[in-house]
Amino acid sequence: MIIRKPIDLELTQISGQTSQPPWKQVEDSFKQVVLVDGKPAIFDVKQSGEFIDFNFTGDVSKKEAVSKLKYIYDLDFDLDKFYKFLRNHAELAEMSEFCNGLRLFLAPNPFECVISSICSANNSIKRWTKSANDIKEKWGDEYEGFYTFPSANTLKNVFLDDEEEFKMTNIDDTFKCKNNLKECGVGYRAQYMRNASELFTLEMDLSEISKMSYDEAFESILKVPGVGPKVADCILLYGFNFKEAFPSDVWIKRIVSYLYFDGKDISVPKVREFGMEEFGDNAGYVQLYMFHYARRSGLMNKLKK
DNA sequence: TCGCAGGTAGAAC
DNA sequence: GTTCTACCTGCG
Repeated sequence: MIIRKPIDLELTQISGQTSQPPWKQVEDSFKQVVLVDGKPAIFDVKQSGEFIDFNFTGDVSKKEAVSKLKYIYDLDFDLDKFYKFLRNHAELAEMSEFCNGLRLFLAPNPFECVISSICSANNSIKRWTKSANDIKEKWGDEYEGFYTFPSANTLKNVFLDDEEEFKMTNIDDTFKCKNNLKECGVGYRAQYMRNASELFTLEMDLSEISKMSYDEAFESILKVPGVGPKVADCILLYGFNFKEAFPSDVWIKRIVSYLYFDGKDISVPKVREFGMEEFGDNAGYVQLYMFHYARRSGLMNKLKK
């Protein structure tokens, strides 16, 4: 069925948002298993003109599936209105032309977003997405070749590395120890991931985060191991749909200082404050567009020092 | 080969 | 509060 909301599906998929790795590309479709009311459905989306052609299989209601799809691709966000907003800001005016149809790619499962975002820190998009997929294949549930993301309860109990696995099992050689986090290429983030998972099973209830104000949610999520200000904002934006978040990293800092401060070097925390003040409820989208505008327009190469 | 990749934690000013 | 540094690991 066609969902009549404009989107550039491929751009949205490959944009490296830390909600989850891109869905599996099969011919001209992107596919993934999605839990709808706790029941698995295989979602299949492809570009049809400027819209999405959506199909799914599974024992779930059409209404619920469509609602889930709309959430994941943020289809009810009014892009035209946002583009007017961009055009009304001289510094941002040409961004919509470079990123037309780019939307948020929201995590249907916030916990997956937390772990993916922790994994993305000081890492490349390519590597963190591979790690996230490895984690799903090792400990998630399989449906028709697709994998769900494991629960916090599962991840808190997995082995950190081959040494630990060797000690705790009766496997006779560390080379054969593959069932551990470092095997997924997450490096030193393994400890953060496991500690974070434990936190969610003991002290922190992720479902509470969405009920909080942005400021409260930010302070709470900062307590998670491996989560600093940038990752916190990614989690709030991509995992909980707090559109006022402005995840600020080295690139956003370079772009903002180029566009707004005549190239003068300003600190990342100041950039975050500036973005939130300046863009309000559009901050998250502006951040997303800034990054991809810089990528696609060549600005990124220019700013590379 | 060596530094970077959409930063964070911990310690020192 | 702000600044400095070590850090897994695959890729160019």
